[in-house]
Order: sequence, then structure tokens, then C-alpha cells
Amino acid sequence: MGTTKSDEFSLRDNHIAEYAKALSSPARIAILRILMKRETCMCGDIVEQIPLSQSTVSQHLRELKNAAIIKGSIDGPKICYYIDAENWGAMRKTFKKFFKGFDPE
Amino acid sequence: MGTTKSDEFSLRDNHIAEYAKALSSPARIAILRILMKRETCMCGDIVEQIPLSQSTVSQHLRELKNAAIIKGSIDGPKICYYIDAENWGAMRKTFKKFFKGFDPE
DNA sequence: TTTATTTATCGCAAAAATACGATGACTATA
DNA sequence: TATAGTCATCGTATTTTTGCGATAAATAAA
Repeated sequence: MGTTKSDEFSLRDNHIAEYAKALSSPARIAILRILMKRETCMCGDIVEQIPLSQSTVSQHLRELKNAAIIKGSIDGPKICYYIDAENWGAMRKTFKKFFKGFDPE
Repeated sequence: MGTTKSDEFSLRDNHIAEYAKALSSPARIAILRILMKRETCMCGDIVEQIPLSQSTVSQHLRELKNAAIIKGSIDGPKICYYIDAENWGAMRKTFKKFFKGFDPE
């Protein structure tokens, strides 16, 4: 084993878990904070601000892209990464709704 | 390697990542949904509602407990698990604040 | 055309996560 | 005391994750 039994759970629960997995690394949180500031978007600039190698940062960017949290647009030899505003809102709502499911008074 | 370089990132980012990791499994999301309903709290009852073995469910409960999202109180031979209302609120606020960091207009 | 810049991908190693059965501990009941 | 019920933990197998260096691809500049 070692595999998550995704098929056995609801789409809704898998969806939340996928978002959470994308956010489950301090490196990816740090990357998102950099992109939030919108001061830069290049992979190289991010690498300079994060204590990880270029290949590792690139891998994290790919995971954030797979989770639809960020997008990348080609700009010559560079790639400009930016937060996908639409999906960011969707993720925000998804978590909000989930947290609201338990409302202690 | 294979280890997350937690030391290299801020406490704040590690904190969010830890919460997210606790929520990064559909099994744990499903368990939390069961506990949200407050109809039951026993490990055995949860096992009946989740397509995983007793030992696996127990392991997930431990992880949720380590993340301070749930608590367990001993009730004879049983253990009553319940969501830690205070920390649930803290987690909610933590995510809310993080999501607010990117506010597209 | 050659060179530099930028990023993705490949291959690898180490560690963590997921899941299970078996077993142990602990309480309640017969 | 002996038995049943409840749950945690141990040991194990498999997969996934994290990270790195090296290399490839693609564009821009000399």
C-alpha cells in the first residue's frame, strides 16, 4: 500500500484534500506569499528568495500549477508565474464552506 | 534528502503547512465531517462509516490529534473523539488570514 | 552562428505517508 | 477470574514526497 484510497471517498472530500495537499509544504506557502506581493513572478527571482535549488522550486511551481492555484505565461525565455485569481477565490470558498460545517456556539 | 527543510522557513509558514497537511487526506476530511455532525464520536462508529481498517482510522485520528484539531476523552473502554472548538477557530482564522493576503479586485 | 539565460525534466536517494494484519493494553461484564 | 469489547501500537510493504545535481530545451543576445 502507500496509496491514498481516493476512489472510496467523495469528490468533494478529495477536492478539499487536494487543495490542502498543495498548501501542505512551507516551501509552497512561501512561494505563494512571494507571488501574493506581485513584485515579481519569475522562477529565478523566486529561487533567490527561497533556500532551495532551482529544480526543487520548479517542482513546487509545477505542483501549484497542477492544483490550479497558479498559472504561468511565457515571456521570452522566462516564465511569469502568477496566482490564478479565479481559482484562488474558489479555493477560499471551498475552505470557508468546509470550516463553516463545524460552528461551535 | 526526502525531508522538508522546515528550519529554513518561517514559523508562520510552517504552521499553515502543518494545518494543511492534516487536511490533505480525504480520509481525514471524511472523519472530520463525521465529527462535525456530533452524532457519534467513538472510533468504532467512525470505522463503520469509513472504508478503512480500524488501525488506519486510528492512525488518522492520531494525526488529527497531533495537529490539535481534535481531542479524545476516555469513556470506559471507549474513547470519545470530538473537534477541539478552540483550535478549530484558530485554524479557521489562520487560513482566512492567509487567503486574505491575496485580494484580487 | 555561437553564447548566455532561463526553466523544465530526468535520474537518483532518502524520508515520510498510507494502509493493513497482528498483537497488546485496558475496561466492563459474565 | 475469565471473556468480550474497544482502541493504540508494532511491524511491514508500497507509494509518494522532498530535494539535489545534471542535463535538455528554448529564447535572446553577441
